Amino acid sequence: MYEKELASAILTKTGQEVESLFEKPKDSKMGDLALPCFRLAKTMHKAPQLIAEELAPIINEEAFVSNVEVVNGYVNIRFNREEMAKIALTNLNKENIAQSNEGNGKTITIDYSSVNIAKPFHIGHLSSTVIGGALYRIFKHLGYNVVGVNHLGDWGTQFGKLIVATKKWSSLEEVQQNGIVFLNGLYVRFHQEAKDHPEYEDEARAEFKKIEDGDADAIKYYEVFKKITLEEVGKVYDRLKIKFDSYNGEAFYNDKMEACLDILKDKKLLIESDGAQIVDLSEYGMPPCLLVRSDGATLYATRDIACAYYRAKEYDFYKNLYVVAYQQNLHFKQIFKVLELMGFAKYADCEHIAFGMVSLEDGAMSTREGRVVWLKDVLDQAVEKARAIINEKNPDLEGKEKVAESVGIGSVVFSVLYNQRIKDIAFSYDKVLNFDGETAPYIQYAYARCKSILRKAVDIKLDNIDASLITDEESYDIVKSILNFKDEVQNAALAREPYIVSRHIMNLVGKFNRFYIDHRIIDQEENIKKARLALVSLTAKVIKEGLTLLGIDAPEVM
RNA sequence: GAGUCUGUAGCUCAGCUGGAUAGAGCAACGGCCUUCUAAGCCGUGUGUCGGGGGUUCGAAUCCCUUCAGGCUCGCCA
Repeated sequence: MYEKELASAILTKTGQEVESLFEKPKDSKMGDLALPCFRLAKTMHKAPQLIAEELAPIINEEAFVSNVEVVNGYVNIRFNREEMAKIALTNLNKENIAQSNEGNGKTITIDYSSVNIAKPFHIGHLSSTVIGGALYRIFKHLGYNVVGVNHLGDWGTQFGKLIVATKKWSSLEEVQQNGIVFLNGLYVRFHQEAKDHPEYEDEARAEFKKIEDGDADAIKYYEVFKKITLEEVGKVYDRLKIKFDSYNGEAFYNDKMEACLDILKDKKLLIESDGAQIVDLSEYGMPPCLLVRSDGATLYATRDIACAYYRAKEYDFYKNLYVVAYQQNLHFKQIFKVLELMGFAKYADCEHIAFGMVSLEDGAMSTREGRVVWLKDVLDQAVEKARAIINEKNPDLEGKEKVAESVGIGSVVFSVLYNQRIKDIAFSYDKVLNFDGETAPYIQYAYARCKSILRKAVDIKLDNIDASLITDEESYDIVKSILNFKDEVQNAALAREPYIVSRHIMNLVGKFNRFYIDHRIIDQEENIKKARLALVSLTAKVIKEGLTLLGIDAPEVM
């Protein structure tokens, strides 16, 4: 905060361009902001300490600076706490603190979650879903027009396998009755039995061919599989507060690939190799991008290229983001390069938002082998744990069930959004079900505390607040955190990293808890009470806004 | 083999567009509930920032190299 103002003050007074020194504001241990003078010293051929001594008085003149200190070539700047508190207090009547219109209505498409039809939600799907959901809300908060796309995996030979399995060992009626986990069981069984009966694979291919050819019976199976999947998965999305604006999946692009292939042919980019059609990318240090199989079938990459064209035309996107695991790094590098070669104008606005893998503690997951952890089970267990804690600590709590749901699910979601996307996750129930320390319940608990205090003082009007009463260490720490919130949300958007928001709220909550322990609030003299209540109110506001961006509930009580 | 990502405390991770004494949480041990919610707060840390070079007044951060692990590398998605 205020780095730019300081830089321009220095510039006007000395003609020294120092803005670059403020690009990365550092919390100083000896003040609020540290200005290192080493780089400046170099360009001016002077000792850092001397530069610092020259700059100090200029900085000190600024109204929002309370004092400066020169140590070892640094100017340590202390801001005027009352001034800062006043600025923070102006947020009291705002609906949201970090909301802005910097996006100016520009459209961002985000491709996330992208579940496969006929496969239940397992924890491997959680990252894309939750990271995508958070980015969706963050961009929306910043004034972008966001289009969330669930690029359904609704095409491919797995449908043939499912039809074969259903016909052999079950029936469409039974599948409809028992739902998706049952259906997945059939899928697993197919892979087991196909080991001894390789002919099943041929039958599966034949069944899928029927779907492609529009065979009514095969389509009936296909539609049922799709319907029960979306129903089941929709329940999970509701619990996770995830929404989509489009469910255009792979099947949607079936009739849109030909045009792209024509462009490639026109540009002489598509060449034949071993019977397949490829785009040679050796010039760019990449293996070729295969677009048409030797049997004439199209591939994943073909669909993704058609998809980029479609999104550009349909949405005129400013950015087109794909929240997909890092296993597909090369795939996206390839298709973005092919798009560029094709002359697709917005190739540079397509971005792969990669994230790490989820594995089990004893190795990788495998849907085919049935080695999976279903997301529903994880959510249920987390909610159950929350319920147990409530029954133990606050058995008379009203709306227990709803609070348990918020806390349990919030905890699972937060565990994904607390670290950088790229980190792998070794799933463990112990970790996800830990509600102490850096977790969602820790934040939610602080929020409930804030609300509890505010409820006890509903009759107090928060106006004419004396900002000088919230300048003690603990209060001022909170003030700074509130003032930085907006920047951090912007940083999160820029880096496409929700964890930046998570960490910031976590940080604020730590400060609030210290404040709460050290200072009494409602049994204080009127003016102190008002000032502290205002601070509590602002803290609650930031926590709520932050959690909302992450897709986590903030219960009023717990 | 090539490309790419990751490597920071016992564990999980921040810090990485170079800056002062490298920080949290978990686990462990010890304190704090007659006052606003103890899902909380306070205290206790001998860390080769994987190793080695280099650039720099200054490197966890940048460059090179090396080691370990993950992922990917034409007819799956």
